[in-house]
Amino acid sequence: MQNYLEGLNDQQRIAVEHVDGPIMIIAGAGSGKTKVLTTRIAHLMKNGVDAFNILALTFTNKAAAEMKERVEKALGNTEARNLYIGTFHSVFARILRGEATKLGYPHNFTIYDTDDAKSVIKGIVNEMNLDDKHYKPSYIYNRISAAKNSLIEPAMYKTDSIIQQEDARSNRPVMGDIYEAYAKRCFKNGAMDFDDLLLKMYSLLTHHPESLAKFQGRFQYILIDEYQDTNLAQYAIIKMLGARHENICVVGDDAQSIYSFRGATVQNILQFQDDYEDVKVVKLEQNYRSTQTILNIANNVIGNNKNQIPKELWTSNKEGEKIVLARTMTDNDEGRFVADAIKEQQMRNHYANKDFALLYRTNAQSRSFEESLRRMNIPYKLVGGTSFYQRKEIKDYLAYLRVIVNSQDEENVKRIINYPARGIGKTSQEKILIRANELNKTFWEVIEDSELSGLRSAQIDGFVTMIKSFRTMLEKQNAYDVAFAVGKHTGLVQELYNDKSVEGLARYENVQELLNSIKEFTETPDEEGEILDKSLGSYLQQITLLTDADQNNDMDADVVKLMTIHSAKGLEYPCVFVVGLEENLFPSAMSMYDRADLEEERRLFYVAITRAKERLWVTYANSRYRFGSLVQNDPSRFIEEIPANYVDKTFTGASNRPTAGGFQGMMDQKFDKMPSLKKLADKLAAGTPPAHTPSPDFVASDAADMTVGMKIEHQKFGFGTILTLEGGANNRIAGIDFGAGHGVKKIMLNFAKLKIVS
DNA sequence: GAGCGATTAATTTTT
DNA sequence: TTAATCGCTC
Repeated sequence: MQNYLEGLNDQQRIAVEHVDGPIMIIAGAGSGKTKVLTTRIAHLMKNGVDAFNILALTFTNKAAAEMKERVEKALGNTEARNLYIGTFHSVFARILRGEATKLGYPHNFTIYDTDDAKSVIKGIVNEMNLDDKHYKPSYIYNRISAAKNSLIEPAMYKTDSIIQQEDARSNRPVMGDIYEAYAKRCFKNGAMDFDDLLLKMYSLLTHHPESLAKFQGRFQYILIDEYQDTNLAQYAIIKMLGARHENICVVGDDAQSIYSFRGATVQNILQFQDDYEDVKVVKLEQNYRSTQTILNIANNVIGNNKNQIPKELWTSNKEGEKIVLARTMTDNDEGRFVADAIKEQQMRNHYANKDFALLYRTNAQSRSFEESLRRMNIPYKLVGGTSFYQRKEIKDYLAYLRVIVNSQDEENVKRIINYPARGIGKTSQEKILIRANELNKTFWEVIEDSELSGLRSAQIDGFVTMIKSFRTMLEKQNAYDVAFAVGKHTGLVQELYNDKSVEGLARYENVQELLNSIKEFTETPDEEGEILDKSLGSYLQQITLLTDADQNNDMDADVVKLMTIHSAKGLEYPCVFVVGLEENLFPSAMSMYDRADLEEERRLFYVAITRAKERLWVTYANSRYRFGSLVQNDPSRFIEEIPANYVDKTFTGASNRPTAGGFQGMMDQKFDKMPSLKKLADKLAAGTPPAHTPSPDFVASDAADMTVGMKIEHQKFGFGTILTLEGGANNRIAGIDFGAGHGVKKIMLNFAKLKIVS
């Protein structure tokens, strides 16, 4: 009867069977978290809770779909379909679609992705006659995003003294005005950005008590996965939604918190016990995924972080193979090494392509691996990166659809009004804009009415008529037919078809694929009892919220996967390559000078390691191409945190062999040692002294031996004298005078590599 | 108003 | 390296 409970360990079972009241599950990597969540939902339903009353928030839509499927299997019926389950963003988008008019938005509101948002910001910066070199759209976007994720609206932003000080210090005094204008513009456009989906959800619940009551009543049981990666807005919303029943179940692992750049704060999970009375706490500490070797390495690495909830992750799995640590000369060699290793493993241990994953810190690193895999005829798939929906041709096409659904959206109207070219150029558009601002009307309203615009133009009238005719079609025909007609009548498809270049062909195929996806969307049959919203508006809202992991529905295809570590969250593979373990890259150059940032990088490394079930490779290159020229990097500090007894070392490339090494090797070496004149000139111009070349016999000395007054050598800063020493055993910080070039620097002794000279 | 070539700026991570 | 922007010409 209750056989779905079988196969759970004691802790998992406790987590599943605790039905009422708040519960926090601290789930270590690979500890069967998904299993607990799905079994818990099944258990709730088995005990009389209606699926309609359960809200589950996951990290990807794919995870949500999987969860539904597993609950269905556990229960043997189709009730799970009625679960409210998805990512924060997609669930709230769905709710807001129903409630939008209460907030003054059209129910068909457009969702802006990051690019759309930045382009709106750029327009505002230009209108305000500000320098967009200083007021960079990406900077402004991040700042606004951070504000929204902390539930700070423009009015509050402009009066908060700390924020104002920050903006004054960075010399961006009108930042608040830009935020205000941006929020206004989005509203006028009938558009929400990603962060608005949270912010507006919050204001719906705060300002509309009847909505609050409705959803509090509806969501009697709330489950949240990856709770360590929630931000303040998400926290506040959950707190409100759950206040009536307090049946909140959060699952997370502070050691895997890797989204602080998005406003996520581990505080949410650390404080959960203070937020509610009688919180049940369960720790899942048995790892079912990895070998002992891999787990030991992971534990050792994460042990270097100071801030964490104490836990002991253990496994009864076998010891497994040593991991391979490989150094190569260049990033291209790294690519070759990985491809070779994959081929070798396939021959020797009969692994399939899909058993391998390649994890890197930044998307830009994929190139060398793609090349080498292609050369070896190993099929692979990139997960994430520039996504399908960010491509120009797709955005253009979607812009038409968005305008048909919501013509308030000035951003998208401007995108298509002259694409394909129909003789409505920059000057006409500017005239329309000025007119719109004068009359306080939207861009569309002005072009719709030639009396208003004062611009009698056959081209503009033609454009308006065309869009209107599509809108009429929408009333009688399905989303696919309308989309198809758009491609035909605008000449979009024809234009791409005529382009016979390789890229042109790819673009044409992409558009075909888009049409296919719309067709699939319209044709998915309604399941019993479930009325799906098949409108074009609903389609458009969905696709903007697809996560990277969602976009490959053929994740199970037999191919090697390439992705960032962030995208790999929650996934597991028998064989994992973690590549590019170099200072400035991993840890990223942006994160090295702040303890909290550095610890997040380490957690990221921890996440990467714990994706591996059986075999793990960690690789790094001596030098790699960046912006077209070869740059040298030191091995990552994280490499030293891997205990040597679990490691097989491999070196490839000529530089290891003492003398011979072939012509190429010598060239590489020379190239490494001699920075080009241009680079040297750039450095001098930037006021940075040229990098110090470490002595040939450079060996890092034990930090414990260092005392004030000692002469030391640093790999980058050169020779210096220790002036001060502070901090305890694990956190000793030395003040070191490096002389004219670098001056006095604070160096953390447990990270820096210093050689004692005298 | 459109199209071409030349300059230059950019790389964390994502909903 | 590549993508985006600028400025010039037709």
